[in-house]
Amino acid sequence: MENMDKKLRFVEECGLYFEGVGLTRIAGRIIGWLLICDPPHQLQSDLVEALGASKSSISVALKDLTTLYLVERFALPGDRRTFYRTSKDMWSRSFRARMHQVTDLKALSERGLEALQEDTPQRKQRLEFMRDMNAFMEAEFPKLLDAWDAIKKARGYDDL
Amino acid sequence: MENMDKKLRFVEECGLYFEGVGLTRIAGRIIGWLLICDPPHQLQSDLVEALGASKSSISVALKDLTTLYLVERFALPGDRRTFYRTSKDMWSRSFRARMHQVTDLKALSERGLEALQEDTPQRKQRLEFMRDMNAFMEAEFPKLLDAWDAIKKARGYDDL
DNA sequence: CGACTTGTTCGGTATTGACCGAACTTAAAG
DNA sequence: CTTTAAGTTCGGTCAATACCGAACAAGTCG
Repeated sequence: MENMDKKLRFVEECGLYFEGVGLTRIAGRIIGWLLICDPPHQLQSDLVEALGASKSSISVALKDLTTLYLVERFALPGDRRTFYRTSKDMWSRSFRARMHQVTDLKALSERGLEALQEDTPQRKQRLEFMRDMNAFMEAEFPKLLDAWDAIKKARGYDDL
Repeated sequence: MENMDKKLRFVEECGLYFEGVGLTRIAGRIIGWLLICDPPHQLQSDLVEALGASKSSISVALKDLTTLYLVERFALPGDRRTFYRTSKDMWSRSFRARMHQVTDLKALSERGLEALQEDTPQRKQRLEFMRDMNAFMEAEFPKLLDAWDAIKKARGYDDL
């Protein structure tokens, strides 16, 4: 295969990236590989071979990734084996997960304000600002996702 | 102080939250405390006492937090000691840091596409979609921050 | 000069968790 | 019923790192 070194480097970079945002390195490598492999659906044994990781690690990582809906199981007619591929909406999933952090932050600010009930308005300012900013983002960000969905359709990315 | 238990619980939740997004638990607790303390600026020794952590841990965590511009050093006239408080723009900093993840993903997709130069258009689709979606978010998200800045001014949050 | 205050750095410990290999399940094929 | 293939679970190991205490540095009072 051409550019195999570049492909493997890409896979490693995915490993590092996703490790940095809370997944394991192996899970990130799997995502990287599933983004560039041919065909786009792969067996566990394919991944074991391509990534040089153990069967057990691949198994666990795939379980995590499917639970997060980043990767989905896939079957071929007449084939009893299970394939895996990146899920169609993995990126909106990722963005929504990030947005959940914002929701958590807003909730956190509200818990903080409860604790400051008896205190001066002055003292509550920091948390009120935190709450309002996160509430704003929580309200506006989904609109961005909707806007992207529209563009996506317009560009014919539907069937990805 | 009223509701001290609730305040401490809030501090712990901040610790867990920020630990979950890449900081240390102590750094998260410091942020939590600095969000609710009175006065809003605190000495290292205040934090040591309030959080029950060691001097060294507080020192290191504060160094990290100031490097990230989430917390800033603060001085009082006639007082040679150094105080710390949450930085005015800590939340936009946080959002910008998150946006940087999007920039990284876009870059990653481009590196992947380089590796697929010799391959079929079909095979490039996954990465092209990844690139385009992240480019879209990278372009649109700053507008949200700008919009919030405007609202912030309108609400008189300027001087926070 | 001492004595104290404030803060940083360093070494060690202890926890966490990612990963692997091997044992164990399940089920299909011969 | 045995054999082979496919996948999960378990126990152990190894690496990373957060945190602490103690030693160290710098500066400020008496």
